[in-house]
Amino acid sequence: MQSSRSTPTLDDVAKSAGVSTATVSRCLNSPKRVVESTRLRVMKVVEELGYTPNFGARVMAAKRTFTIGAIIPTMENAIFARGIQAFQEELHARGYTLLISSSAYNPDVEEEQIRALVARGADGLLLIGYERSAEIYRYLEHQNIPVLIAWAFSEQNSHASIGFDNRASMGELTQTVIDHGHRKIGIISGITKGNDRAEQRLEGIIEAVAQCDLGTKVMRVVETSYEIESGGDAFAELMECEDRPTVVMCGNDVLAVGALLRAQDLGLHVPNDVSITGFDDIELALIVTPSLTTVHVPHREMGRRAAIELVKMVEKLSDGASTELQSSLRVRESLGRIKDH
Amino acid sequence: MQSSRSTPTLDDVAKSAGVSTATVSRCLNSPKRVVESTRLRVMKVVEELGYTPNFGARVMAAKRTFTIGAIIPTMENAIFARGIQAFQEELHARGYTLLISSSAYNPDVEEEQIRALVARGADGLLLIGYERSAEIYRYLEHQNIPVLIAWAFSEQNSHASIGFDNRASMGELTQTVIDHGHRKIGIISGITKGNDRAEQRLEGIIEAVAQCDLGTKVMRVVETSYEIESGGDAFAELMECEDRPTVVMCGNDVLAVGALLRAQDLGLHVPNDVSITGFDDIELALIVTPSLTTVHVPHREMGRRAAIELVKMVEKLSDGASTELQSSLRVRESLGRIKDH
DNA sequence: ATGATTCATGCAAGCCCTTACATTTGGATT
DNA sequence: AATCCAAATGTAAGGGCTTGCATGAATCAT
Repeated sequence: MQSSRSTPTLDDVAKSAGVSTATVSRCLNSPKRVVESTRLRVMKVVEELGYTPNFGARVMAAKRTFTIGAIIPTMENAIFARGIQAFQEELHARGYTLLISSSAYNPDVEEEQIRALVARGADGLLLIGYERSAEIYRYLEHQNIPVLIAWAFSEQNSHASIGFDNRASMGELTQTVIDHGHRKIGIISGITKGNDRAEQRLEGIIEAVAQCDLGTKVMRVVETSYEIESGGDAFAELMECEDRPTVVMCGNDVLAVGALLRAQDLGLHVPNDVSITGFDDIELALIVTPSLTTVHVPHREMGRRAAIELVKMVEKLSDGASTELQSSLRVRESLGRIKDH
Repeated sequence: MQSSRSTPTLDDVAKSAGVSTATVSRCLNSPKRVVESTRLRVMKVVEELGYTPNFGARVMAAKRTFTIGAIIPTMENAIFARGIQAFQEELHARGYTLLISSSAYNPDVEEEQIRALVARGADGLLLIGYERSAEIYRYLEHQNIPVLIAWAFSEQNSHASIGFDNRASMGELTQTVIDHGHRKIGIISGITKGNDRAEQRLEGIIEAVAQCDLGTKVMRVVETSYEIESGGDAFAELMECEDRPTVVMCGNDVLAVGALLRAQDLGLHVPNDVSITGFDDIELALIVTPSLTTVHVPHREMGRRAAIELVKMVEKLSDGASTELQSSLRVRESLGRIKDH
């Protein structure tokens, strides 16, 4: 007898097809282990009954979900969108489903979501940046969940990661800025607390400045959240100083665009009155006028490779290799040259 | 005896604390049903062992996951980001976890992801727009999963939804365009196939034009994917005509920004040579120069309310009410006035 | 034709939790 | 001190699936 209202189970299918539950299960999971004729018969019944496996039961029995989780700090700006899209496409091609959560740059929320995703049976996790509590790393290890860190790469850190060296990239950009004759640098940084990428970018600037002995100095650093509006406010703050910087280097493109727009509001010409630089090379960087000097990051490539590596880890073909990708400078209109000083 | 390597189970905790599994379960799920002293003891063991409930087993036994799934067409541009962020925040406040998937505007992928999310125990689903196969709607009904449609509202449709009337909103914008003296309209629409929002926006323009008898006409419609680049290409195509439109109305802001940029490349001044309008009022609309005339949509409000309603549905306090939100025009620099004709 | 081997299928244990129901406990009431 | 009641806890029955092992049938080599 077939239960009328509730969703059909493996058992229902098995009975209706006149085989054992094991055979039905095998039809679904390893079709080659079943002879064609039975498989066809079973599949027909599956169709008719509209059977869908109960995931909870499946997870419990098989301990595999073919689900990968990713937690990104934000969806509100495009920083991660492209990379994650590529990540998803590659996973899809490999038969995995991606589930995404956004933490709004809040470490507590991120932690909750890590637990949620793990509890829901994620086979592996993609996380952004290294920095999080030792406790949660312990938890992940204990749960035996492969984790790949993206958007960051550092040789100091032993976690498997794919990304670029935020510090070095920003250092390179800074060098270029200095080469353009700038000696007074203002910085708008993302919140560094709990965000190693923001931190390293900031350090990258400071280091590069320290290493060059042309008398270049950092006038001031303002930390603020990654929003256009706050980028603008921070810019205004920097411009209030007596001794104005000739260039404002921003922790990412979103902040830089905020600065750019505010400059216009304030009647300052970029780059004649002040230069502005960003980081990430999101679409926006090319849309604004003047176009933004920034550091280009191979987002899609990173996403794609992350998927490949993480799947390998999940399938125990790798225990986590790290990959460093190369970023590259995009010098555009927003960076000007200082002639005399 | 306690298994040494694998993650601890309820049983391990129970044994170690000297109580039954039922008591441990109650400590975790309904603490008031357990006396304080035992609860403390149990929780201590939970801590020590680093116990986390097995989600699969829990789902199976309890049939509730406190997980909501959402499938959005894209993460690559900001259209959905803000609304989804608000949706997530509100869900979080109510104790639910949001899991997101992106379908890349592909109905087949969307369908797969619906199944994936349902299979993984989503208590309810947020979907964008009405249009999808009858089959998948049947599946959802069969599985008894509450579904709320967002970013769309139509009285014709019986599904619970929250959104605005895409057709009417676009009609209103069109009326304003006509009032500005425009008589020759070019249209860049999103792909209408499988996208009711794109379709209704297009219809909204065409209807409004038909209803006004000032001799206004639609010169040409170009359908293209929602990317800046394709918006630009479509714009170029429209500008090739003998009898050029005086205004190009776009299906969303992304297309409009593409058109705007291309206009600049082509040496056309906006709005003197040609006006451009968008839809959505994403951040970009205010960033570009000239600023974009568009239709503002209360994204955050929509996300928030969607969360409230969907949770009600999941908790059987509602069987799906629909809410219409009001959009509003934002007339900005990109729309000019035609004086003589 | 016979034994050896392979292949398709079935049997049933086990995965880990929740919860209805049964039992025990300890205090309040008489 | 006996009785009763509610609160606290225990017992055990699922829930739906996968998979190691067992079985039986079919194929092959000799």
